Amino acid sequence: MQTAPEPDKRTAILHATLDLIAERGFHGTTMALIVRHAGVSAGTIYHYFESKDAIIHDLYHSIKRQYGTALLGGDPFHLPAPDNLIRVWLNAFHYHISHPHESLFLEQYENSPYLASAPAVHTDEQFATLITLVAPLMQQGVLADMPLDVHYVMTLGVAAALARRQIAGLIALDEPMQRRIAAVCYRAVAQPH
Amino acid sequence: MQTAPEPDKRTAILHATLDLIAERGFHGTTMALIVRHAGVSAGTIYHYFESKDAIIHDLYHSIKRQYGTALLGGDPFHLPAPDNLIRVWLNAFHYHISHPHESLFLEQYENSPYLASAPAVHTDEQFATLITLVAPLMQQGVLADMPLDVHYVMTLGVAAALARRQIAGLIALDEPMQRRIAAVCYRAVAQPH
Amino acid sequence: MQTAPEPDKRTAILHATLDLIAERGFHGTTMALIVRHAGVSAGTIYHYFESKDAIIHDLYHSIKRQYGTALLGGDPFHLPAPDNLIRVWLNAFHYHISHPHESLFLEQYENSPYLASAPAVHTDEQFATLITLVAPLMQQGVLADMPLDVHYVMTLGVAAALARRQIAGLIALDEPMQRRIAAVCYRAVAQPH
Amino acid sequence: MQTAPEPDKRTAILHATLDLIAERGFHGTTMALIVRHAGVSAGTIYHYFESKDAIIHDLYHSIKRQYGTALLGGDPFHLPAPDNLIRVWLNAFHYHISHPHESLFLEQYENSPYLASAPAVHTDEQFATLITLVAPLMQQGVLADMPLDVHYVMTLGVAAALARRQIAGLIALDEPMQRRIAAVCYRAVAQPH
DNA sequence: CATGAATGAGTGTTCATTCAT
DNA sequence: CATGAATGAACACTCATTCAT
Repeated sequence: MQTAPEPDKRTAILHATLDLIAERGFHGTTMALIVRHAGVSAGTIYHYFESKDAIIHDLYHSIKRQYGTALLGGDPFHLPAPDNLIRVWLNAFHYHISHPHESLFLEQYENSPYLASAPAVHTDEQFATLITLVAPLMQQGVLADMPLDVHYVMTLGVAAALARRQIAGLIALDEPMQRRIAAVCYRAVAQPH
Repeated sequence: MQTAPEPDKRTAILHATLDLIAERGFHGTTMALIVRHAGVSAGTIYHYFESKDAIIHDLYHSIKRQYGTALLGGDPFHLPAPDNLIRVWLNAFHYHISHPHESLFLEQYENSPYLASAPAVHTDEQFATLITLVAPLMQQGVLADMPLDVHYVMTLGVAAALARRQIAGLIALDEPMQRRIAAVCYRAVAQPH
Repeated sequence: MQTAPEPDKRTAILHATLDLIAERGFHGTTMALIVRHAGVSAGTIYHYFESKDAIIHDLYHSIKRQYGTALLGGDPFHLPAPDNLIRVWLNAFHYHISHPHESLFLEQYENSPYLASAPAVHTDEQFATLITLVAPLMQQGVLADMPLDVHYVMTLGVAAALARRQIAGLIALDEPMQRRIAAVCYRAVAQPH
Repeated sequence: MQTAPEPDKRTAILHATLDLIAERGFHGTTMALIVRHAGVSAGTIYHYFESKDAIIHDLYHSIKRQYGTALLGGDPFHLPAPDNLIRVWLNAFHYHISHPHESLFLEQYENSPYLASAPAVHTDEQFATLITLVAPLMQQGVLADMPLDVHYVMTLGVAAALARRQIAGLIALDEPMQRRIAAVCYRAVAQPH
C-alpha cells in the first residue's frame, strides 16, 4: 500500500541549506538554522550528511549538474554557429534569473577561500560537454584562438555576472537586450575576418 | 624613555587584516590572528576600530579608492577613444595582477552576503570619475546604448575576472594578449556602425 | 520461510561489547559501534538489554563468574597447602594471559568511577569459594593473620597486575619464573615460623 | 604595590579538575563542571590550557612529580637496606592515604585506554631515582634477580592497591600492620639465602 | 595609549535511546 | 522479534569583545 510520498528529509535539509546560504552565506548558515528551517533535528542531519561541509559540497555538485543540463537545454548542438552559442548564453542567463538562490550559492562556493578544494571549472562534466561544442568552432576558425578561460569569462562569465546584477535589482534587461548582449559576447570571441 | 617610533599601529592592523583575509577569508581571519600578525594587543585594535567589521569596511574603502586611482593612471583623459578605454582596461588588469591580496579582498567583499550593505558600485567616487570618461562617449555614439552595468561587466568585469584567473595560475596572458583582449572588450561595447 | 538459525544475538552483543571495550574503553565503545560489530540493529540491543550500562554489568558478572571458575581449575582443593595456593595463583595468571580482553575489561570495570556501584569483591560468589580454601589455612596457622584483602592483593592481585604487564608486552615471564613468583607470593602471606 | 595574591585561576582549574575526576572519572568530568567548580569561564580555561586533555596531562605530570618526591621523603638513601625500602613503601602508602584524590586520579590515568600514550612508568624521573636505590641492591644480591616490574608490583604496587582499599573503607591497616606488610613485601623480593 | 586576561553565548558535532513500521 | 530513522540534550571548544590595570 503506497502512502503519500513522505517529505524527504534529506531533500528538506538541502533545500533549507541552499536558501539559507543564498541569504546569509556559509558562516551565517548555522546548523541550528538548518535544523529550524528544514524541520528536522540536529541528529537527523548527521544521519544524512557527514558534516556541514558535506551538505555544502553535495549541494554544489547537484546544482552544478543541474546548471550544466540547463545550459544545453533547447538542443544547441543542432543549431549552426553562432546560434548555438547564443542559445547557451541565453540558457545560462535564464538559469541564473530563474534560480537566484542556486546562482548566489554557486557564486559564493566558487569564490570562497573557506573551501580548500578549488574545483576547477574545467574538470567537471558540464564544461567537458561544452567543450565538444566550442572546440570544433575554434578549429574551424569560427572562434578566435584565445585561451579557453578567456572565451568562458567573456561569454558565460558575463552572462552570470549580468544575471546576478539583475537578480539584485540593479538592472532589468529585457529579452531583446539579452539577445543583443549575447550576440555581442559571441562576436567578441569570434574570429575577426 | 623614548623608544624607536613605532610603525603606525592602525596601518599595521589594516595590513595584517588584508593579508589574512586574502589567504583565509573573512571568517578564517580571527581577531586573535590579527593581533598576532599586526603585533598589537586586542585592546589596541578596539582603540582604532569599533569592531572587526569596521576594519573590513575601512579596508574596503581604502582599497577601492586606491583601485580607482590606479584605473586612471597614465592619464586616459588625454587619450582619444578607444585608446583611453583600453588604457583603463589595462590599468585594471595590472592593478589586480600586482595587488593580488587587494584583488582577493575586493572579490570576497563584493560577493559576500556576510556584509549586509550592498555597496552599489554606482555610488562610489571612482565609478563617478569613470563616468565622466564614458558618458560623453555614449552621447557621441562611440559606445553602444546599453545599461552602464553592461559596459562595466563586459570591460572592467572581464579584466578583473581574467586577472584573478591569472593570479590563481589558471592562465598566463602576456602583454600582447592583454592588449588584444582589451581591444576586443572595447569593440564589444562600442557602437556598431 | 525458515532461514538458517541465527547465532544468538544476545551473545553477539556481549562479545562485540567486550572486544570493543577492551580496545577502546567504555566511552570509546558507542552503541553505534556495538550495532556494527554485533551485526544487529540498535532496536534489537534494547530488546535484550535495558541500557548500555546493563550490557556492561551483565558482561562483568559473566566474566567474573568465568574467572572464578578458572581460578579453581585443576582442583586445588585436593592439593595440600601451599600447592593449592600456588595452583590458584597460576590459574589466575593464565586466565588473564589467555583472556586478554576479559582481563582489560575487568581492570577497567573495577577501576571505573563511571560505574556508581562499588561491586565489593567480597560479596561475589567466586570470592566466597576461595574463602573456603583460605579460611582453614588461616585457622591452622598456615597463613598469616592479616586482613583478607591483604592476602588477596599480595597473591591474586599481584598475579593480575603482572599478567596485564605481560599482555601489554612490558615483561615476558616464562613458566618457571611464574612458579617462582607464585611461590614467593605464597611465602609472603604465609605464617612465619 | 603588592596586593593580596589573587586566586590563581590556572591552579583553580587544576584543583577543580582533580577533584572532579577523582569523583566522576574523565568522562564524567565535563568542561561545564570544571567551569562551575573552578569559578572561571569556559574561555578562561582555554586561555590556560589547550584542551581538556591538556589539563589532564598537566595534572598527571604534576601529581607524578609530587608522588616521586613523597616516595623519597625521610631520606631513604641514608638508611641501610632493607630499612630504606620499607621507608619507601611506607611513604608510598602514606602518600595515597593522605592524597586520596591524587591517588584515584593516578589510578585512572594509568589504566585508561582513553589516553593513547602509555606513559611507561619506567621512563619518568621518579622511577629513575628509585632505580638508583634498587639497582645496587640487586647487584649486591640483596634483592632477587627478577624483572624490575616484578619488584615494582610486589612492593609499591601492593602499597598502592592496599592504600586504595583503605581509602575506599574496605580495610583499616594501622601503623604496625603497615610496617609488617612493608616488611613482608620486602622479604618477598629479597634474595633468599 | 596599551595590554591581555576574562567573558559567555554560540558553534558544529555526538550518541544513548525511542518508536513507527 | 527486528529495524534504523529520528531525537535533542549534552559535549568540547571558539572568538569578538570588554575592562581593570
